[in-house]
Amino acid sequence: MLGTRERILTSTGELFRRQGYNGTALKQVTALADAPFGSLYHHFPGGKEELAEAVIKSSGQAYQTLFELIEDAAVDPGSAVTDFFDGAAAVLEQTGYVDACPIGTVALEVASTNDRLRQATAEVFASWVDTAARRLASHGVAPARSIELATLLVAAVEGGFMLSRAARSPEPMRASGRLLRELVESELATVRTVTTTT
Amino acid sequence: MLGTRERILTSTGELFRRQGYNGTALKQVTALADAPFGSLYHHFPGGKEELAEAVIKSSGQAYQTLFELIEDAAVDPGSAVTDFFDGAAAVLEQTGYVDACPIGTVALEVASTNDRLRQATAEVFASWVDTAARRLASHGVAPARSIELATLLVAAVEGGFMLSRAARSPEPMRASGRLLRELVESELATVRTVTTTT
DNA sequence: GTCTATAGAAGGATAGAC
DNA sequence: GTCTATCCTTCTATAGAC
Repeated sequence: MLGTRERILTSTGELFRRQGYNGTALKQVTALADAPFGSLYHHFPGGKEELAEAVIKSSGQAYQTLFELIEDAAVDPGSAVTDFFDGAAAVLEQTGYVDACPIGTVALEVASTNDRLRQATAEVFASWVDTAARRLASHGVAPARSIELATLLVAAVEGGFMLSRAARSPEPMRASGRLLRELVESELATVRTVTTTT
Repeated sequence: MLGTRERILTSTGELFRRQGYNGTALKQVTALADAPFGSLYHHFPGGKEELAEAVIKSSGQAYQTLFELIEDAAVDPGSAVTDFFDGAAAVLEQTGYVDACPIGTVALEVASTNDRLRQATAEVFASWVDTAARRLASHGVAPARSIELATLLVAAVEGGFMLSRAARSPEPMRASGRLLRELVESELATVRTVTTTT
């Protein structure tokens, strides 16, 4: 049995994924976490905002770990891309298009309304981009170019979640992954060519 | 002076862009539209849901028109891509990262909570993808391939809005546009090569 | 048909018993 | 420090005056 604080965090993350920040009531959170309502304010004295910040940071970290695991398991960066996009598409299908990114919806909701939470989402995105960019750079892609590619990868994942959930189809997510794999592979081919030529 | 119904529609769209569906109160809408509260229910008897559906459809149409104008003005499909992404980035900068896509936030919020609105957003996205795909197809890209590319373009725009608003920087949107321009241009180069060769 | 006042429900937050 | 009962605000929606 996990601690109450942990259960509140994971329950909030789950609800944020499907309903967003404003759509999630704290009573719903404690009900799902099977915790008394008061314990939420015991563990998060700052209320909904503090809870949300903690959820953004912890689930941002969780996704980053997941991404690293997939990348480590893949034979090359190109297949890591499709592994990740296809994996996200499969999860969407299996969960009735409910189980998406816990950051995305919240990020759009708070971007112009809550600067503390906006900054928390920005740090998560930056960390994801940084992780992906380092991987690309380790395969010889120039640093600035790696950041551009990594940014597009993260943006396309988030957009893929949006389109796939709206259409209730895995295709937008999968199609994005296929094309971005091509882009990454042609980039790596360029690197190899340049390296060989030089 | 526009009609009351029109003012309510545009005000709601404006608020949806920066606050989303759940974050926008109907009193806020009527205040911004300078309309008495009751007139909202006169023009939209179905309340918030009916209003939201109308906003999704009308602003979806408006964005499609904007996209077509940019495409018509561009010298080639590649520059149309960067024109669009750079234009979106410029609007974000000029408006303090407030004036983004009126559909995106709402789409994520309602995807698992309101099937009528989910379907409305899905139709808008499908219509955007269809428009972009037709343009690509008219330049010789195979139909299925055109749909894939168009899907990625729309997904990347939405993801670009998300990352740029979170970071309060135009770079994610611009970087995505630069890379996708390359992708589109290399696709068109392939088409020309194949056409020439055949 | 335009507008105000209010109903009824749900939200976040807190006080205080144990 | 765990939990319940309640406060106050805000939301959507409606009733009804004009």
